[in-house]
This record gives sequence, structure tokens and C-alpha cells, in this order.
Amino acid sequence: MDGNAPEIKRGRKYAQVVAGARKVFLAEGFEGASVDHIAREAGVSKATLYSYFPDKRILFFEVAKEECASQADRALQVDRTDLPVREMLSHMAHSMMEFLTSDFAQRIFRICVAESDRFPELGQEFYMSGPQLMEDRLSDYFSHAVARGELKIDDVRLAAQQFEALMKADIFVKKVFNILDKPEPEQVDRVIDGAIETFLARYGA
Amino acid sequence: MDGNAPEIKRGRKYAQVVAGARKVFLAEGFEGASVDHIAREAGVSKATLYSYFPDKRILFFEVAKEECASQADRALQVDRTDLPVREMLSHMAHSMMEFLTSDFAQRIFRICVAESDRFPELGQEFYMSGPQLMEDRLSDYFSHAVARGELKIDDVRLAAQQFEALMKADIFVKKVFNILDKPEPEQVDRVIDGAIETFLARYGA
DNA sequence: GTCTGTTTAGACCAATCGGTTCAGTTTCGA
DNA sequence: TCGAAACTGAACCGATTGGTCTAAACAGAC
Repeated sequence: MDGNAPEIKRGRKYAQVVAGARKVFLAEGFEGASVDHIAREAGVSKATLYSYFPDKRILFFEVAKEECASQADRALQVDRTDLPVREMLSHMAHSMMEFLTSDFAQRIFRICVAESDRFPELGQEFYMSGPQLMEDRLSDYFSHAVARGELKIDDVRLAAQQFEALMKADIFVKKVFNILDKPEPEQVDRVIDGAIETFLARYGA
Repeated sequence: MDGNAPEIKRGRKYAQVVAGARKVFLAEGFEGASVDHIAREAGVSKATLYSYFPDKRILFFEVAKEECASQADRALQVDRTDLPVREMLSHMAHSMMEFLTSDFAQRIFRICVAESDRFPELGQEFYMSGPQLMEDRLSDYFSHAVARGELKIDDVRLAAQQFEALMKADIFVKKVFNILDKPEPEQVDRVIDGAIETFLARYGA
């Protein structure tokens, strides 16, 4: 994590500042969050804040980057390779679904989409630690499953992207656009079971 | 809620105002667009603008709503029911893909995602005239195809959602997060052909 | 030509913003 | 205990914002 940032001076209250910024940015977005508000929330003077970060954009970028990185950790670990494929897929999908529909993930997603025009690097950072990471892990698992003869896949990356897309169908989009508040368990099961069924129809051994 | 807006007075230069607002909002987003800029772009005085729209939010909402509605028309028409299923799916997917990856659609998507916190109705409007519309049209087509014995589908809506998700896999997400500028034709073919293959593996007759 | 409603340019307002400055206080290692 | 570095709080700045107001110019129907 500690790739030393190029021009960011760290001081005693560095963590406080970032924590405060995290809270306010997450709640208000980039434009919506005022520096005064952040400083107040962080329990720190504005002068201190500006002694760490040359300007607001860099503070935001730092927060967003940390957030994207931590997202990677919160995402599921795929370890239970002993399970049958069907159960394994179900387990991964449910785990991912829970994260993706959380208010936290939704807020990050929203902000990254919104600000990735202003900060192209931010969008890329998010993609790498979000969808790309998921794709990598799925690819790994699929490769092993293919080697064990449990799946038959020609293009592993495409298969991973497809499964990712299938399990997000309906619910994720509806959440993003406020059509859905909290998805019902049976609704989740319908989408995930459907995703697995379709996926295995093509790639099942 | 259809028809004439409740409190919006229309005057001679109404169309100009909306056109100017459309241009600036699309380019700058809600916060980024200043009312002065919009008025200048529309070739209209700020007083005139405010005589039509009580405030900026309502102007934005009006523009966004019109934009969502027109999006519906730009989206593909599904008429060629004579084609074989595989060609039909390919035709629809390519048509949708071209629209979805256009700068225009991307900008609208970005704005709707970003502002659907501030304007929940906006997100819903977008969903209805975007993903939902697509789902409806696909559902219609699938139903007929099932009736003709060309497809075997138990849950038509889920199948539509799945096809929509499959054809957007990889490319759409990468476009949103600035990983991809303009997708290569062979990349598009790979995703779409893969989507059709997977879809038909499950639902083909 | 007159009359009525629309439109105009721009001055104006209060609020807020990001960012700076500085004199004074706190912290903490040596 | 001393002194440098970190931190504070608030005043301050220039720019920009959404929104109002006014007095004059303009439009089209009669």
C-alpha cells in the first residue's frame, strides 16, 4: 500500500485528514464536498490539510485510490476449490452480489463513473481493482477447473467476463438507478441460479 | 406523468433554451454547467431562461428527460423477424453496441449515474427508456421466437436481461472507465459472437 | 400606429468556493 | 528544559455561483 506518493508530505494527523475526506467525499462526491467541511469532519485545520495536499483534486484522488485498493480486499477470496463447480459458482456469485449491492460499493461506483471524465486515471484505477480483479480471480479458477476437466472453456477471459455480466444482470443496474432498494433473496437467487444455468449450458463438462 | 410540465411557462425561445442547456449539460454535467454559460450558448438572456424554468435543477431535469425519451427512438427497431435467430441476435447486438459505445450514450449514462442520487426520478426515467425498453423489445422478440419453436425459454424476462448483460460484457464497462476508446471490430465480434453462443447454448431449440 | 407581452443586457446580490497567510499554541524528541 | 516542527483558528482573498431586478428594446396581432 505504501507506495510513497510523489509530493505528499505526511504529518501527525495524516490519517485523520484522509479519514475525514473519505467520509465527506463518499457522502457528497467531489464537487459536493467542500474543503471546509472535510477539515471540520477530520478535526483538523484547513492549513494542516493544505500542508499535506497541494489541492483538493489530489486529496480526492488519494482517497479514491485507497478506497479502490481496499475494495480488492473486501471482495471475496476464492479458496474453496474443493467444492463442486455449481456450488462454487453460487458461492462466489452470492458473495460478490452482497458486496456489489452494498451502499458502500454503490457510492464508490457512482463517484468513479461520475468523476472518471475529470480524472481518467481514477476510472482506470477503479476498473483494475474492481472488475479486472474479479475477472482475474474467475479466470484463475476457471483455468484450474478446466484442467481438472470440470469445465470446457476455449476463451477463459471471455468466460469470466460473461459470468461476471450474467450475475450482475437486472439487480445491479436496478440498484444503480434507484429502481430497487434492497433486492429480495428470492430475486437474487433467481438471477444467480439463472446465471449459473446459462453459464454451465455453454461451458459445463 | 406525461404531457405538459406542471409549472413551466413556454415562450418564443423555449426551444433555444433547451437546446443550449442540452449542449452544456451534456458537456459539463450538472454542477459543471453554469447558468450563464447555458444562457450564452442558447443565445438568450438569463432573465428569459429563468422566466421559463424556476431554477437550474428543473431545467436540467427537463433536458435529461427529453434526452432519455429520444434515446428510445435512436435505439434499434426490431422488425426483421424473418431472419434466423442467430442472425437476428447478431443484428440487434451490433446495433445496440454501436449506440451504447457512442460518446453520446456514454455521456448520458455517466450523468444519469452521477445525478441519480440528487434526482432519483432521473435515474428511474433513464432506466425506463434505456435498459427497460431494451428488455421489453427483447422479451417481445423472444416470446414470438418461442411460439415459433425457434427458442426454448422458460423465463423470458430473465433471458432478455441475460442477453443484454452478455452483449455488454467487457466492452461497455471498459468504455465507461476509460480503459477503451474505440473498440476494435474484431473485439466487438468476439464479445457478441460469444454472447450469442452462450445464449443459444442455454436457450437454443 | 398602438398595445401587450416577451426578450434583452447587464448591474447587482448574497453565498460559497478553493486556497493563502500569519501570529500564536501544541507536540515531542533530544 | 529547550527548540524546531507541526498544528491551529480565523481572517482574508479573488473568483464564481445561482438567482433577482430594472429600464429599455422588440415582437406580433389588431
